[in-house]
Amino acid sequence: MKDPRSTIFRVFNEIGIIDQLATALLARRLPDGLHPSQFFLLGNLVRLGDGKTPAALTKAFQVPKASMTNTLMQLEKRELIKVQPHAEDGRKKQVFVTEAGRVLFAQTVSEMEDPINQVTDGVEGVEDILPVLENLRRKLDDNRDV
Amino acid sequence: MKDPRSTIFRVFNEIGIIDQLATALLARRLPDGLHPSQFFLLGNLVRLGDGKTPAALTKAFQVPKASMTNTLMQLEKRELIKVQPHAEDGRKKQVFVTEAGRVLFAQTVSEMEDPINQVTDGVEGVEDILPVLENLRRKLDDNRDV
DNA sequence: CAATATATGTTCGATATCGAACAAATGGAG
DNA sequence: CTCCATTTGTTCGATATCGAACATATATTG
Repeated sequence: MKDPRSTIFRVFNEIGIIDQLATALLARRLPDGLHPSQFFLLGNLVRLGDGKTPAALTKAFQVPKASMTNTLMQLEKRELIKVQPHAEDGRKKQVFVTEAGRVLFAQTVSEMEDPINQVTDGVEGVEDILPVLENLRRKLDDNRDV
Repeated sequence: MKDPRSTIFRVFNEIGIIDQLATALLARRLPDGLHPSQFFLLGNLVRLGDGKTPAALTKAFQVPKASMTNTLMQLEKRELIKVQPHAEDGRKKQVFVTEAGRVLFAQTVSEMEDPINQVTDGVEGVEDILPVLENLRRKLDDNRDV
């Protein structure tokens, strides 16, 4: 037990590994060809509401505009979302989830619950770390330009 | 403001965002052209010891063999590591960190400490979440095939 | 020892991601 | 209104990542 790195470095390291393993666990259960980034985006629109512009989504996910363009195109190709011109601002577009998109998302989440719970069952203190993670995320979020 | 998702889903969500923001924070300070995955690999070799085989590294990082081949080639092109045939097993190779690699890693870590601490300063409970994260990581690690 | 199975690493083709340049529309200053 | 900056989204070229096929070396089996 002699890890000379500071606590925050080690926390970031663990978080990186967990993210990779959890994403891999998720990816194995996604419908054929659906990439995790596409699933995350769909989930954001379903859970937090659609009608957002691509620019707003790039800010929410902190990805380059070009990446968002591609992810949106893939989801639209599958007819899980619909991208329309904005009614008032000719530069903007608006993203809406189709009925098929909502069904697919709900179904996938439901199929994922058991495996996730199985793998994470018995880990103590998961509830306690959530608020700390939220604070950490907010702090990083507020300092994106540092 | 209710989030109907289970705690573990929300934890994974926060972890995903934190990982993305922290990696972006890191990437901005890396030497020109050095990719985060290359830096992480270099750090693993420096901190935990070199001489490992590419196969062992694919297991440690849980990435496909093809990805590891590419990352190793990029690091070797910069002469930060040296990849040699294994002395006893003709199928294997061994990865060693060069002096330049050690210097670059130490230097980069040192330059990164201040910005990281600045951004994460004032977040309470970071020490407390580390053991929970370690447990969660271990649990996921032990169930990669689920 | 020969035949087969396994382990290791590379190559290949496809896709995701990214930064930079670009086009189109809006907003603001004069 | 005109000119210019800003915002928004796409296109383009380069790179990372990945699964699958492959070549090579070792291990195992009969």
